[in-house]
Amino acid sequence: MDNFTFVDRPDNQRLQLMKDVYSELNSDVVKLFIDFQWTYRNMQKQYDYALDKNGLSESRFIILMFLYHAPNQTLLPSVISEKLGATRATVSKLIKAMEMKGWILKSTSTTDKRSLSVQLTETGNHVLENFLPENFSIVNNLLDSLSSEEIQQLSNLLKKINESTQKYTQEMEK
Amino acid sequence: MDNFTFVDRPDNQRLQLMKDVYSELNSDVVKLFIDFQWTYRNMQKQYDYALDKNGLSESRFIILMFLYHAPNQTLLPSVISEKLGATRATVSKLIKAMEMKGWILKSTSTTDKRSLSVQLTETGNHVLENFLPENFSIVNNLLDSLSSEEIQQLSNLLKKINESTQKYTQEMEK
DNA sequence: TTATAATAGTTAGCCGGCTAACTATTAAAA
DNA sequence: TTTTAATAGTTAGCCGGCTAACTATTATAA
Repeated sequence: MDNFTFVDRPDNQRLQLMKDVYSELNSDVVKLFIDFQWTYRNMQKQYDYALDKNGLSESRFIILMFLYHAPNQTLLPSVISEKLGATRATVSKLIKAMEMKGWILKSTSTTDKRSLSVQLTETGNHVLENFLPENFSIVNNLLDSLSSEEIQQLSNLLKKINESTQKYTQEMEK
Repeated sequence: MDNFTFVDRPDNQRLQLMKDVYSELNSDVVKLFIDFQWTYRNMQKQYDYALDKNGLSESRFIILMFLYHAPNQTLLPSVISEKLGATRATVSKLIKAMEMKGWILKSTSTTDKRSLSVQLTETGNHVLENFLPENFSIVNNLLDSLSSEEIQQLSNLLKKINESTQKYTQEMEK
C-alpha cells in the first residue's frame, strides 16, 4: 500500500513566495496537510515493513481477520470486497494469491453455482495468530509518544477532519 | 496513490474480544491507529480525485512543482528521484509519461553523456498554474473544520507521532 | 416459457510503487 | 594506461489498486 514520501517538502519561505501569487493559499493549512501526509506515510511504511516480514500485506492481513471472525471462518468474495472497500477484481487477485500460499480454500457453492466459498485454513490461522501479537506491539510503538489525553485529543481532531472531508465529498457529488 | 479504505473496521466490542486473548492489545491505541488511517485515506481519496480530474497524480504534480521552482526550470532525473523520495525506476516511468503529454522536455547533457536534462515546457507550466488555485482551495476545504488553535494542536501531535515512528524505525535498523 | 436483467466472479490491461539486472559513461586505482 | 568502481538512466517483472469487458448462472418480466 505504499506510497512514496516526498522528501523535499516546501518550507515556510517557499510557501510565502507562492502566497504572493496565490492569495487564497493558507500557509498553515497547506503545511498541516503536508505534515499529515508525511506522518501517515512514515508510519505506514514501518507498518507495511512489519507486515512484509511476515509475508503479509495490509489487505491480506485484513482479509485473514475478516475470515477469522466469520461464521465457520468462511466468506464470499463479494462480502470480502464490500468489507474491505476494494473492488471484486482486486479481491479476486488477492484471494488467488492467498490460495496459492495455502492460507485459504476456495470451493464453489452447491446452491448457487455463481458463488464461491472462501474458508480460512489451519495454515492461514497460524500465519494470523503468529502476527497478531507483533501487530499490537508495533501499533503501540508507533504511537508510543502520545499520552492518553493526547490520544483523546487526536481522536477528536481526526473526527473533525472526517467531517470536513465528508462535507467536501458531498458537495463534489452534487 | 490510492489505497482502499477498509470499511468493516473493528468496533470496541470486537477489540475487547481480541484483548481477552491478546493482553498486550491497547484498544484505544489500536482504534486511534485505524482512525488515523481511515481519516488520511478518505482525505487523500478526495485529493487524488481532484488531481485526476486535471490529468494529474500527486507525484506528477510534485514533479511539476519541483521543476517550476528549479533554476532554468530544469532538473536531473536523479535529483527528482531524491527530492520525491521515490526510486529512479519510478521516476523514469513518470518522466516518460510526462514527456508523452508534452509537459517536459528531455535532452542529454553534452558534458556528461550519462546525464539527462528534464525541463518544464510551456504546456507543463500551464497545467500546473491551472491546477494550483484549485489545489489550495481543496486543501482548505478538506481541513475546513479546524480552528487555528486546532491546527496548532494537530501539528504538535503529528510531530510527536513522527518522533515515536522515528524511534521505532531506528530500533528496527539496529 | 422464454427473453431480459441482475448478480458472482474472472480476466485483460493501465497505473505507480518496488527490486534486480542491464547498458553506457565517467572516475578512480593499480 | 589500463582495469576496476561508481554513477546515470532504463527495462523487465512483481504487487495491489483500478475500470471495463467478459462468462456463467440465477431471477424477473413479458
